[in-house]
Amino acid sequence: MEARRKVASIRDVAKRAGVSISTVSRVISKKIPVDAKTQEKVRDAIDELEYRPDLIASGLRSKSGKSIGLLVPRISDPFFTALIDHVDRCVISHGYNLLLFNTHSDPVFEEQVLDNLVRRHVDGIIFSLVSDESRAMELLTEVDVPVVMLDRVREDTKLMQLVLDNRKAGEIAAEHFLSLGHTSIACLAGPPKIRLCVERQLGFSETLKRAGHPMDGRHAFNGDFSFESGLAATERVLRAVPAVTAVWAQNDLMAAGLLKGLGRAGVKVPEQVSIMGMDDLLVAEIVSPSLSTVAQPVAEMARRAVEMILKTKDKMTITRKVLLKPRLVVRESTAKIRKG
Amino acid sequence: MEARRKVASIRDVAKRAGVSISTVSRVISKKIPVDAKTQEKVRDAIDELEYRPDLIASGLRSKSGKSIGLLVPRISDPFFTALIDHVDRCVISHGYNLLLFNTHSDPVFEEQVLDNLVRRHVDGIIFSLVSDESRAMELLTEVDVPVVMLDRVREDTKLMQLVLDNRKAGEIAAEHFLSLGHTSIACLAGPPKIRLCVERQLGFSETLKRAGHPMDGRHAFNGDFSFESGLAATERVLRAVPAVTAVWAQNDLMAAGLLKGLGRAGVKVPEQVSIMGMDDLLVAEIVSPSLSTVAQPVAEMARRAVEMILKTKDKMTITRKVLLKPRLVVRESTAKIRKG
DNA sequence: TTGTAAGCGTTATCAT
DNA sequence: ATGATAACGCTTACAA
Repeated sequence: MEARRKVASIRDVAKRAGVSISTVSRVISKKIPVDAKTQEKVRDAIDELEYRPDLIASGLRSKSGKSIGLLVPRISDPFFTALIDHVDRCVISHGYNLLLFNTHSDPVFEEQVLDNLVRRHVDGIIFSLVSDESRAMELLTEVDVPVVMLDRVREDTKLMQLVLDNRKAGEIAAEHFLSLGHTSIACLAGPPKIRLCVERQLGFSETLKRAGHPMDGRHAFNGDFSFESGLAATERVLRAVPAVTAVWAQNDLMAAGLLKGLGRAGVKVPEQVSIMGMDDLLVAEIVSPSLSTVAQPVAEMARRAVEMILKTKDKMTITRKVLLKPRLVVRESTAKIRKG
Repeated sequence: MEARRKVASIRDVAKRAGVSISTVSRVISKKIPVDAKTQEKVRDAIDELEYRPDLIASGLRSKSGKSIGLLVPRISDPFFTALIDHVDRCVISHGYNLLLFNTHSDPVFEEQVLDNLVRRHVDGIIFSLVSDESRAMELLTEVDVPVVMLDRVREDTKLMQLVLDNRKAGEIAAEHFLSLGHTSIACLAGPPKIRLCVERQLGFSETLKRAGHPMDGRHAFNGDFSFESGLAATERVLRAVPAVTAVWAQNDLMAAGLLKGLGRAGVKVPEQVSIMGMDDLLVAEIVSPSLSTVAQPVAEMARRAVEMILKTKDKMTITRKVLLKPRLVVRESTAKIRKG
């Protein structure tokens, strides 16, 4: 039962080292020169007392808690999981900490969380909107914190934006199918409330139309980006097969659901139907057949988001909007169409 | 270009409402009775000024920032992803915030992060050790913060522990195979540096031995819990087949890798080899055939961890150690052995 | 280079 | 029930 001695404060260190507290502060922050001998005395005192600066107190005074907040609609969505992982890496490598929040796709909660972050004086906020109807950004335009909207954004704002060229993603998917000879093609889109789904859809359908193979309106399906919704869509997709020979799901998880459903129904992929996903996450490699997909540069997305925050903070440059490019990844789930 | 008026402080509210700052504080905290009329005045002032209490300042004085820290070795490991998701839910529902950290399986980094958390005055720490060699807990025993060690723990500590009965998990897997008539059985374990892998292994092999079908030492493989390591293990597993008719992987991700590898090699699961995983995460349902597995109660784990933290803080009870039970989930990847 | 002292925006402790 | 005032532990002018 050892005594739990009270943790040392900067005052204790100053006393022990025989200097003032400001000197101790200077030694720690390294911003202002301090005599070598004095430094040594202070460091010794710090070691002896096992002193660790209180980050809350420091944050109160300096108005920077060295932390960045990240908000995502659903932690368990593999795209956001990957994003979290990468953002975490970057944030840490710059000496900041990550505050993670799940908005659970709830606009009300989203606002609460943002409010909370602001009141915690985070040095920056990176977030993906719940839906196009979110008014969350309005809370943020009046606040003096760098904010980067990511992935799911709204155009009508002054906040910084970092988005994929979703229209291009649709084009890439369509072109891949066309190049394989498919002409009757369906799409399993995400919730139309989320603007990027519409963008992807448009890029996809317009490319098909230009090629002379417009989508049949009956072959536009909807899911909610979950595995289950992909699985549930199988039934509708089956009614369209074999007229339809190719389906693009707007994320890998739904594509995986579709794959599973088709497998159960005894439909061969890619022999009878070609399936394509989007995101290029681990799940695309795990399933059998592995998924051809449209890759998003998640790592780059994360890196740039953090950089945008930090640059704004240091009043370097302020980037308004960055558009990232998707990329085609061909695996096993797509193949040349077979007649008959 | 609208003026960005300085955010209101508690002082401004007090002045506007014509009361003292302590009264404002009382109205907000609701801990101490305040006259109804006064309350109204204060609330009005708060609304008019759009006042929001500064959480940092409040935290400094009260020594509670209303946040809980969570440390995991790898965010992108689906088990930890699920854990994060559930812990987040619980933490939020109790009015706390989540600080998430990835230790990247690095003991040095692990210590830094823990130190950081303590200095941020988090109200509790939930964490899973990097390895049995971590000395991280030593930093924490001297500190006055509730700590729950989860999943990967060390016994030699006074910190609270919340673990699965990993031995039992091994037994369950072995019994399932035995009940299907398998007698030559292999195991793809996680890193032996992580104690729970050894526990699982022991429960598994001892059960087989008791049944008169001891494991052949050559049939104990190792991976690192990643999909890739499962895939990489295929080669070694193939050399053991067809003598070996069943393999238990110590997590679903490695099992998925194995499934993928065997599929490529043209080996049928479960017709030629039965495969079993552990965790029971989404990945077990996504792959084909879907994985029979030993389920961990992740949600319960998360809930209890948060409860243990909160109860300790409120000086209610202090639970030393909680042991959770694994559960068998049968899907498609295991089947009765076929002679010939 | 170093010390003194004034905050940062709360909550907690006394009085009243 | 309310108010004045002292912390909380640090950073940061401003002096010396």
